[in-house]
Amino acid sequence: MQKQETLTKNQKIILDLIEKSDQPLKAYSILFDVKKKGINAPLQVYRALNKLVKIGKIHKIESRNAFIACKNSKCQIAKATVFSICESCEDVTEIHDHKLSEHLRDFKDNKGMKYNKYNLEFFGLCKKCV
Amino acid sequence: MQKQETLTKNQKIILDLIEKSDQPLKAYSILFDVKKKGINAPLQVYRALNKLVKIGKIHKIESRNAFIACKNSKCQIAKATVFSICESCEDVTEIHDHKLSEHLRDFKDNKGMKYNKYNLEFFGLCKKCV
DNA sequence: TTAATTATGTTATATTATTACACAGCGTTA
DNA sequence: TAACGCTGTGTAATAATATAACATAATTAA
Repeated sequence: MQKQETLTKNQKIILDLIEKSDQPLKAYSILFDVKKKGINAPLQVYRALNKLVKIGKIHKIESRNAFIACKNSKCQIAKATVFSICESCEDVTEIHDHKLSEHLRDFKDNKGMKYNKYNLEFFGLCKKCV
Repeated sequence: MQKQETLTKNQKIILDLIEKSDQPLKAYSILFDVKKKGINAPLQVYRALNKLVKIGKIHKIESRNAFIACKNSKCQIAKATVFSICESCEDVTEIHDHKLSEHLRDFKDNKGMKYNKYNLEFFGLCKKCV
């Protein structure tokens, strides 16, 4: 049984904001939005973001430097993320594909490296933008 | 037959430097190193990097904001990259695994999105660091 | 040989992220 | 209960990453 994390005030404020958006948010846009709630400095935002990433509540879209909520309630997948990104409208969707996950989880390279995490980003054009 | 790109002076200088390193280099460390060759400004470095990424001579390691040379002479894989990253020593290796590439190339999500590119980063501990 | 495209050099600035310091709250444990 | 470790807070300063805007030159295509 995984310990249920209790979030602090700052962490809750920032998680709420990210969960309300279905698209990734950037750190400084988050900062702008939470100033009215008393969060004034970048570091306060980054600290909360780092924690939320760590516990799997949000994911970082590395190629965009932005953060999106994890829709998977179980959050075991914090360490195994797959996203699709539209290069035109920048729409980002988290992908859960059992077969793909299995394939990635089971992947072994020829160097004997032990993987505990991966991040996969697919790029293309979404239906609307084709 | 793919057109063989002719690189400009700046592009060559920067590609040379990156190819001499077997590990990813960061933009400002590149800038520092090429100052003696007359490249003085970040933008000159970023412009060359962007071009080299575009033509597949180098890849960006998104989670590290760093650039590594593509070892694959054919460079068709600029748009389909897989890396392993050691979270302890930060060693980065490009992975070419036929089965994995096939799987990723053929991946279809359930939203009808057309992918033309992907980037996969595996994280863990390399043999030395385990 | 004009026009379009791509690259250059430079200055300034925007964006993303961390260091450093002082201190507060909480649970453990001795 | 006092000392300790751990995690979080608030603030200021600054580091690291990346792009905008402008003028100009070189290269390629029509």
